[in-house]
Amino acid sequence: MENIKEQQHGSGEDLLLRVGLNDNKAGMEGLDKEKINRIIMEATKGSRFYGNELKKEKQVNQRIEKMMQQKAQITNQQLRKAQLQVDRFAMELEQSRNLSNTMVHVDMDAFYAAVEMRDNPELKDKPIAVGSMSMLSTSNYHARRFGVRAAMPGFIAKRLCPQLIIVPPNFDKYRAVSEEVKEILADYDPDFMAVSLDEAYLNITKHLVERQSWPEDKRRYFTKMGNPAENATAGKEADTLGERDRAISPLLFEDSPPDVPPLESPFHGNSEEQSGPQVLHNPVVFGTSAEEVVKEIRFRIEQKTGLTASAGIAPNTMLAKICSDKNKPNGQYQVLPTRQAVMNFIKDLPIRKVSGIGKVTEKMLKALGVVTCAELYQQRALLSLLFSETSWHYFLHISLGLGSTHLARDGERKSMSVERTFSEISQAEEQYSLCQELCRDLAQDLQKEGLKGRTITIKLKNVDFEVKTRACTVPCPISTAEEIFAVAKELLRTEIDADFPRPLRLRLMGVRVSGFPSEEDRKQQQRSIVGFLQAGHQVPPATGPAPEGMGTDLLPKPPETTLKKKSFFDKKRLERKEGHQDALKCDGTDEQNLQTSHTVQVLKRTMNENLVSENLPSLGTFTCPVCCQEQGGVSLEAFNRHVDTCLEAPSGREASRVWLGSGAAAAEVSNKENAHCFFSCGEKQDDQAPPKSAGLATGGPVGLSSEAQSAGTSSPNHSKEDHTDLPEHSYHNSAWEGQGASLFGEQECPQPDVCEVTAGRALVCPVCNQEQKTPDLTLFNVHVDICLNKDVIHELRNNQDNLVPQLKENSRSSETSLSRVRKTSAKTKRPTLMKTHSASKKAKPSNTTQTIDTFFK
DNA sequence: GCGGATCAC
DNA sequence: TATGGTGATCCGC
Repeated sequence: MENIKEQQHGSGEDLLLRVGLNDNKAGMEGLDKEKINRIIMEATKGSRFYGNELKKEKQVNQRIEKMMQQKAQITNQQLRKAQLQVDRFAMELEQSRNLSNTMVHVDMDAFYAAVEMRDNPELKDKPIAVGSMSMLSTSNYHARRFGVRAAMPGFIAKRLCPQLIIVPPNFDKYRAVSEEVKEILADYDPDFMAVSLDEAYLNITKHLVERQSWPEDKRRYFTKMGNPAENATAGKEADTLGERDRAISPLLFEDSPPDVPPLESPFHGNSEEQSGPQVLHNPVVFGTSAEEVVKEIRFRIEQKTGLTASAGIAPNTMLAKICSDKNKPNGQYQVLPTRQAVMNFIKDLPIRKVSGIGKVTEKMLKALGVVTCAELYQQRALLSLLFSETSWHYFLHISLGLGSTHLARDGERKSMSVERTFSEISQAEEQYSLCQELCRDLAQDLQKEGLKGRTITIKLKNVDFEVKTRACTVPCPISTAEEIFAVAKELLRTEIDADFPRPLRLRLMGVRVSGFPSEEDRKQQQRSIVGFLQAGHQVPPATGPAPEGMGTDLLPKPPETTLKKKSFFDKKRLERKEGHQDALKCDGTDEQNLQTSHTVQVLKRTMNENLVSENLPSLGTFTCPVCCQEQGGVSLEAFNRHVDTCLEAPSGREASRVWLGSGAAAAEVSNKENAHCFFSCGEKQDDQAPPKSAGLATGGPVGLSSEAQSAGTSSPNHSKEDHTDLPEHSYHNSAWEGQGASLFGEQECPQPDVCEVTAGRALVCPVCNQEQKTPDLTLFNVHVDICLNKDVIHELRNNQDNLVPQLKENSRSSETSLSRVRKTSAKTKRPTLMKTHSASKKAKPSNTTQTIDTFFK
């Protein structure tokens, strides 16, 4: 998407300074900067959003203050020493400078808005934006003159420009157009890298070489005249901007014309559109230089889609990206591949233009007197003392005009998440219900890509825009809605409990899954399973596929161990209370942990031994631990495939429900021990260890081209839809473990109630005795949870001394954990910077002592 | 591993 | 009335 860096409004002074970079020429339509800023401030001031912006700004200022204090303590000697070290590194970077690649950054102009204008002629010549009243993704250039920008709420935009037309986004359409563009790009670099729907990097080095020997025919294109109304809409709009004179042609651009525009042989050459009775006119031949290639690309894009693109050409991606912004819209710019050209280009460039330098970094550097890249270079020694190594290495790269010269293949995905903003929700029931909905959506997405992850993170934003995240890592990868919700619910509960009796006043909730097993992890897993089986272990019959009926088999008592020991989340809460996060992990108590480490070692040894035996004849008879059928005369691979299939099948999933640490689902499979060994994560081997479904990762790695979409809509959709797909066990899982267990004592889980619940009749809350209308067990459990909490608080208030001791402790631990959590705030010891670009090579020891102060001369 | 921040789009 | 959603990374614990 187009660079919106300067368009984002910050707060306070920033907000005023940052908005509206419009150079309004006298007499032109639009607003001047002052007016824009005044309107924005009027709409913003006093809002909760603004309050939070101010708060964040204060934090940044504190960070800067600390940095300045540090700076004041730096001695000249330290600085000299740093200078030598930094210059040594700079010298190495300089020596590795690579100018031999031609990188291109292509960026569609006002993409979403341009598509909408193309498809609806009525929108032409009008200020429009794509998005909603809450948030805009893009605006056209007409609207920008009023200060209407991406990432601006629609209602503010409307105040700036009452005529503004806000078009709801249409991502399917944008995706389709994007695909058309990508088809073109692939002709020049089959390995091009799409950054988003409207932005891509290409390495055209190879294409340029091949192109040198291409005949003209291969470089000849025709102007399509078929549907002139829709043609070049965006280009025309660009023309009206008056940024430069493009009167000659909306298609062929600024500077140099194509090499030779011969008019002969109109029947050879290329045409973007194969179908349709279009008349082809104006043959154009593009040259063989990089500039010509990029013109050709942009020409073809416009011919094919009716939309204009801007582009940058440079010896690396960092520069190419900056270049594409230079002559936007509908223009291009090249930095020639010489060191001198690069340094000239960089010299006066504001660092903020560089991808990776955001608002905060800009402000911090500005405090050190660094605004341009040349200044960044001048202060290199100081920066190396004030920032982390990653950061100053990054800075040094920038100030030398260095960047990536190859396009990294998309790596494996590291996380997947859903989040939603809504109007305030403060009722716990609603919050749980929403959480469940998010988990369902997320599970769907995960399963589409065959992913399972171990870490679940919830994100909460309250009505004051304060954001909190809470995470938990479980022993084995999970992916179903039930599994994820079971964890997320507990994380949410901890937060709700912590603030009790005040409600959490939420405006956003999100759920994320990360910690996907790597390729290596999966292989490891596979090996350990094979090894285990080859070691001759047998799996005794399990309960078999889950019955359909409502038999008591489906309602196992919580395993005794669950009640005897603290639940997983109780432990988590305890951790917070005691303030030592590291002591206890997701599995087990201290003693167990000690045992575990021993067990793991034993297990590892066993696995290694088994690995050796992998060469043994591998045909044999195995019993599938999921379906309990004997598989005779099969290879291990075939057997594993069978197990995979069983696990994927609904009944298999049922039988191997994940262990979430609470132990609540553990009783589901009667052959706990063996099942666990089979699916072992290599962490525990005792008989409390649960069965889990993640032992065999069947989903392959997914190379995704993450096409981030700027969502233009906020959907305040927190409807409580059906909640009918949760397993009966969630009853135990949520209501009775934890407080429930202590309420009713260890042995007496209220079985009668459970039976009543699961018999499909009325759900009667065992705490308040009220019949609950919800058909959903999890929601019912949530209700019981809340009732239990009310009970606790009520009793605390009225009858403190008569409380069951354990109960009192529970409620206290919640309180203390909260205050602890709350107190964790900004803890920046030393100004740091995060960067989103691949780290530089580490400095190797070097003997070079030469100085490089002449870089900018 | 967790939580807060920063950044890009 | 009203200030987004997704993914990644870094840093200090």
